[in-house]
Amino acid sequence: MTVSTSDKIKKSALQLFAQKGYYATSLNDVAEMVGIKKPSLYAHFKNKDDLYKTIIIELMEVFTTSISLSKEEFAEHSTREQLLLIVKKMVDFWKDEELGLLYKRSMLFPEEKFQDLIREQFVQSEVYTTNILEKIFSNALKNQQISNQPIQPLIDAFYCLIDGLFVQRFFYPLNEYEQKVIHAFDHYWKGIETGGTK
Amino acid sequence: MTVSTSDKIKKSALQLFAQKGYYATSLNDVAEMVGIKKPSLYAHFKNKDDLYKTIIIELMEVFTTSISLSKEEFAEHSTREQLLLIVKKMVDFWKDEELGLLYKRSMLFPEEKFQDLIREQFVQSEVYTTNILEKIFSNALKNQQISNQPIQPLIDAFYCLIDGLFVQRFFYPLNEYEQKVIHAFDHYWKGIETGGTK
DNA sequence: GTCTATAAAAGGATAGAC
DNA sequence: GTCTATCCTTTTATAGAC
Repeated sequence: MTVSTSDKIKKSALQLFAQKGYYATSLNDVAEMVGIKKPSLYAHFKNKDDLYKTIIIELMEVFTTSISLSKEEFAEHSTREQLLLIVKKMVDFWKDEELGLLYKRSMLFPEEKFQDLIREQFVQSEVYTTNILEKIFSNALKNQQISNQPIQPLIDAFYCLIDGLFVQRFFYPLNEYEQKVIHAFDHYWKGIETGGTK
Repeated sequence: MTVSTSDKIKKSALQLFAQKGYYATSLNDVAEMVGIKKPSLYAHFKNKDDLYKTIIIELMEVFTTSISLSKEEFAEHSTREQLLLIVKKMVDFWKDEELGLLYKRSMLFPEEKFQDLIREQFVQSEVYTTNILEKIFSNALKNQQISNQPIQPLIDAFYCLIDGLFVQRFFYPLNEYEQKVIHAFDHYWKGIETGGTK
């Protein structure tokens, strides 16, 4: 099965944009990595912006599908396990040196001219995630897996946990990082249990 | 009291580097913001790299002094309050649209050619912070303000809290953000209390 | 210290042959 | 689709007058 040049370009560009950023990546870099000359790129993409936008949109699609829980994963796991599963799926995504890195970079420091596009993509993905969390917590309350308490603070704290782990992936080598994830999630779960009866 | 041109340059450049990043900021932008012509910059800085490095180093000094606790702040507050104080000092720093933004940008996505410099600055600052935290927690244990438990997980979870808030400052307007900080810190503190007797 | 003028290099983009 | 050649613009940086 052969890979189209267009796909090769996207793959190379993704890697470079992730590692160096939009402005530090030249089309020459991209072409060189693919093994073609710069003008050939224009047979596949209208211009640099077009290439970047295409990559960002595909990236967000991959992210959203990556963190979804299947029906079985819902049914067969406790509340704690469901939450841990989501954390792990996100962490796995960020562990990807290319996808995860570009995701982080574009979410946190969108280039001025792509801000609208990226903001739009982000809001979509957050709505999606919040729905999942609300479902998990309201189920947990109904089944008395967690004590009676408002769920908004739990969601807020969950996002804070996620965002913290998101940043820490930068600073620690993978093996240390796995440990941090466990510590932080355990601590988060303790905070939920403290709400009342476990 | 007059402000030197050199200081004006640093201030303008700081703002632009923070908002747009190193490569997206041209020396023309900087000069224009200061109100001089581009070649005049070279009377004050060797080149663009030199300007950037100077700014980064000064930035880290400001950060470290900004988050320090005074002797009084140590003596007069409970463990919970000491931790909350540190959180608030850091959050205040990140709330600064210029200093905080450049701090975040350079820590998370250092430009390739400044990676060593930035890494070095970061490690220094982390050592400093970890010392403070160890002091707080070991004091808390000694005075039985918190139950007997290993402190490393508490420090890990604290950094995760901090890093999470660090990211969230991007996504939420200030008034919402203040609320997130409270929720997240309360949740963190609950996790400590769960360790045993409060 | 600040300016004008200019060099030197790099980047995005197009024309046109194959 | 890919190439060479070329254009246009921007950017960093220096020379030299004031």
